[in-house]
Amino acid sequence: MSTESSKTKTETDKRSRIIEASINVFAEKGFHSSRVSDIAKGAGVADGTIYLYFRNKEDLLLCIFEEKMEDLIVDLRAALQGVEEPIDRIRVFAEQHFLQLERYPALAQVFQVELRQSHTFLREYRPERLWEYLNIFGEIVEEGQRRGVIRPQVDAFFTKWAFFGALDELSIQWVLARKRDRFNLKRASEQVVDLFINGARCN
Amino acid sequence: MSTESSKTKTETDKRSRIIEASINVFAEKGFHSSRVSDIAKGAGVADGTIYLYFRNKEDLLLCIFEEKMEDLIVDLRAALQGVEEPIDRIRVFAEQHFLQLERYPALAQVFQVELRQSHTFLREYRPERLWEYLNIFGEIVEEGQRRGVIRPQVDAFFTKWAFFGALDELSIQWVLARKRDRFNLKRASEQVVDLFINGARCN
Amino acid sequence: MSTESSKTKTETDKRSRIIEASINVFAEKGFHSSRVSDIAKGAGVADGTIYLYFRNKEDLLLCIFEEKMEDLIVDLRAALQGVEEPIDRIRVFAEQHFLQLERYPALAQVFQVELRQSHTFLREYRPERLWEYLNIFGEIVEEGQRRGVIRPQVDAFFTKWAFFGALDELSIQWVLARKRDRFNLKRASEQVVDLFINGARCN
Amino acid sequence: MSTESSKTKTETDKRSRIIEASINVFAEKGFHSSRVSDIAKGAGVADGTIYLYFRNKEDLLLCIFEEKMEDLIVDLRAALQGVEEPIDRIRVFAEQHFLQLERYPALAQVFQVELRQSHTFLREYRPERLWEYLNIFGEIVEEGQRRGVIRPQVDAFFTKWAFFGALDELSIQWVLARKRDRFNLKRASEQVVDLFINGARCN
DNA sequence: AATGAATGAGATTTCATTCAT
DNA sequence: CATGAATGAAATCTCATTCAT
Repeated sequence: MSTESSKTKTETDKRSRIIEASINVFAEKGFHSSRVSDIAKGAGVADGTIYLYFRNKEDLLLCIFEEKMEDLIVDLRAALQGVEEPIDRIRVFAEQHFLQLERYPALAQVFQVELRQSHTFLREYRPERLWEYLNIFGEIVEEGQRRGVIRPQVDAFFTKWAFFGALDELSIQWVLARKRDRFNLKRASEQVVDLFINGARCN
Repeated sequence: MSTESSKTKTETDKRSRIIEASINVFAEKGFHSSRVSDIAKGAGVADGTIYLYFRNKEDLLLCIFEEKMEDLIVDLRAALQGVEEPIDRIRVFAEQHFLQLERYPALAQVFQVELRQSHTFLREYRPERLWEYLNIFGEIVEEGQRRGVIRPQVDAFFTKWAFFGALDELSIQWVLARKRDRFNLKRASEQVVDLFINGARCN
Repeated sequence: MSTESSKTKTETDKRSRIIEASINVFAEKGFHSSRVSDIAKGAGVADGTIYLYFRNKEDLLLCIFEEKMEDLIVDLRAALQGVEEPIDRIRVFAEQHFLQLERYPALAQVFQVELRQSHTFLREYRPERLWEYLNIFGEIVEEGQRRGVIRPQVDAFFTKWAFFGALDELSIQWVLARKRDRFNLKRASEQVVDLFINGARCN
Repeated sequence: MSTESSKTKTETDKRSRIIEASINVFAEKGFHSSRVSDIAKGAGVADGTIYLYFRNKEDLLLCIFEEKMEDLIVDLRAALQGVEEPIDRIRVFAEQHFLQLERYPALAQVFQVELRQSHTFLREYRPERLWEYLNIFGEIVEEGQRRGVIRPQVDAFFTKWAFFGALDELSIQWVLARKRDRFNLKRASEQVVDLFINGARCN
C-alpha cells in the first residue's frame, strides 16, 4: 500500500514538476522560443518523460490552462463564499481576478500572453473552463436581476464577455507594463468595478 | 519623369498587393502556418520581392497593423465628425468599431487572432497606432467630464483600456464564432454602449 | 522439483508467446513499424520481459528465423521421408515449400518481406539454417547425378541458389499479391518443378 | 536561350549529382544508416536542396530505382538488338543482367540489398519498371513458343518470375559474398541459362 | 523472474531569407 | 527592380532499451 501510494505520489510529483517548470520557462522565453529540453531540465526529468504525461508541447500549454483555470475557479468560488449582495460579488470577482495575477506572475504571463500564441487554443479549442469562470459572473448578473438590483435590460451573455474583456485587457497591460508600479492594479479594479456596477445597476 | 512616376505606381501597387495578399493568407491559414511563398503567389510576385518591401514575415504583419490602423483611425474620425455630444460619440465609436469588423472579415481575423500570435507584437512592440485609436476614446471621456456629463471620478486611462477590452473581447468572440449569426454584433454594440454610458455618466 | 519444472514451463511458454506475438505484429505492421510494446501486449508480458529472452528487437526477428527454419527443415525432411527418386524429391521439395506459405501466412510475410528489412540479416548474418535447407536440395541434385538421372554438367551450388531464388521470388509475389487467388501456388509449383526437372535431368 | 539551357543543365546536374551521391552513400552505409546530410555533402549541395528535387529520403531511393531501371532496360534492349533466336536471347538477357552488376557495384548493392529495406517499396509500391524488364523476358518465351522452340506447356508468367528469382538470388549472393572471386558470375550465368533453356525448350 | 516508468540519443524536414543573375 | 533556386539552422518527438523495485 505504501509502495503504491508512493508510486502515485512520484508520478503526480513528476507531472506537476513538469507543469510548474513549463510555466516558468514559457513565461521567461515565450512559448515558441521555449525548448522542450529546457522544460525537462527545469523539471529535472528527461526530455522523453514529458511525453509520458503530455501529448506534445502544445498539449502542455493547454493543460496548464485547464489545471490552473480549475484552481482559479476553486479560489474564486471560495472568495465569493458568504458574499451575498450581487453588487459586492461583482467587486469580489474583479478583485480576485487581479489578485491572482499578482500572486503568480509567471502564470499571469502564460495566461495573458503565451496562451494566445497557440493556434490551437485560439482557433480550435473549446475553453470550457473559461466559460465556467465567466458563467460565475453571468450568474451574478442574473441573480442581481432576480433581486431587482441589476437592470433587466442588461444582457448577461454580452455583459460577461464585456466584463471579462475589460479585466483581461487591463491584465494584459499590467503584464506587459515594464514598470508595473505605474500600472496600479488596485485602482484598475476599482475603476472597472465602478463602471460596471454603475452601468448595470438600477438607479 | 513619367517613367519614375510609373515606377512608383508599380511599386505602390506591388506593395499593396503584397499587403492584401498577406491579409488573406494570414486570415485563412493563420500567421505561423502561412508560407511566404503563398503570399508571393497570392500577390503575383516572386518570393524575394517581398523582401524589397518588408524586412521579414513578421514585419509584414506589423505593417498590416500600422497601415490598417491608420485607415481605421481616419474612418473613425470621419464617423465622429459632427457628432457633438460625448455620449453620442461613445456610441458612434463602438458602432464604428464593430462595423469595421463586418466590412473586412479577413482583416478582422488578422487583427483579432493572428496579430496576437506575434511574439514581437505582444512583448516588444509599441503599438502607437492603437494608443492613438484609444486616445480618441480617452478624449471623449475627458471632454465629457469637462462638459459635466461624465462623472469626474472616472479615470480616462483605465476606462479607455476597459472599454477597448470589452469591444475587443466581443470582437474576438464574433470572429471565432463559427456561426456568426448567433453572435449579433449590433446587439453587442448596444449592450456595451449602454453599460459604459450608464457606468460613466452623471446621474 | 515440481516448482522448478513448472517454472521452466512458464518460461518456455512466455518465450514462445513472445515469438508468436512478434510474428503476428511484424506481419501486420512491418518490422520497423512494430513497437516492442505492441509485441509485449500481444504476448501478455511487460516490455522489459522481452529482454529477458531476447537481446533486442532484431534478435527477436533473427530468432524467429532460426526457430521456424528449424521447424521447416524438420517438416521438409519428414515430407521427403520415403521418397526415393531424386526427380520426385525435387517435386516434393517445391510442393512443401509452397505448402508452408499457405499454412502460416503471418510467418510467410515475416520470411518473405520483414526479414529482408533487417540490415543485420542481410549484411552481417550467416543464415546457416537457410544453407542447411538449401543443402537438402543440393544433396538431391548430387544424388541424382550419382544415380545418372541428373546431368553431370549441372553445378549443385549454383542450381540450389537458382532453385531457391525461383521459389523465393514466387513466394514473395504470392505474399504481396493483394488477391492471392489470382496467384495460384499449385500451378507455380508445377511450373518451377517442370522447368528445373527438365532443365537438370538427363534426356 | 543559352541562359535557359545552362539553367536547365545546372538543375539536371544537381539532381543527378544527388542521385549518384545517394547511390554511393546508400551502398556504403545502408539506407537506414545513411543521413541525408551525408548525401548532401557527397553531392556538394545543402541539405535542403535535396528536398527541391525529392520528396524525402525514401523517394530518393525509389527514384534511383526508377531511373536506373530505365537505363538498364535501354541497355538490355540494345544488347538484344539483332539477336534473333529466342534461345540466344535468353542467354543474352542473363549475361546482360550479371554484366550490369559488375559494371556498377554500388548500384548493385542498392538494388539487391538496400531497396528491399524500404517498407514502401516492398509493400506499397508498384514497380512497373521491374515488370517492364521482366516482360522483355516473358516476350522472349512467348516468341519462342510461337517459333516452336519452347514447349507450349511453359507458362510465361510463372517462368519470368522464376527466371528473375534465380538471377536475383544469385545476384544477392554475389553482392553479399565478401570475396567475390569465390562467386563466379560468368559461371552462374552459364548455369542458370543452361537450366532454363534445357528446362523450357522442346526436345 | 518480472515489471514498466524513465531515459535520451538522434536525424529528418521545413521554410524564412539571401543573393547571384 | 525583380527573380527564385539555393541555403542551412534548428528542435520535436519516438521508441528501443535499461534498471530499480
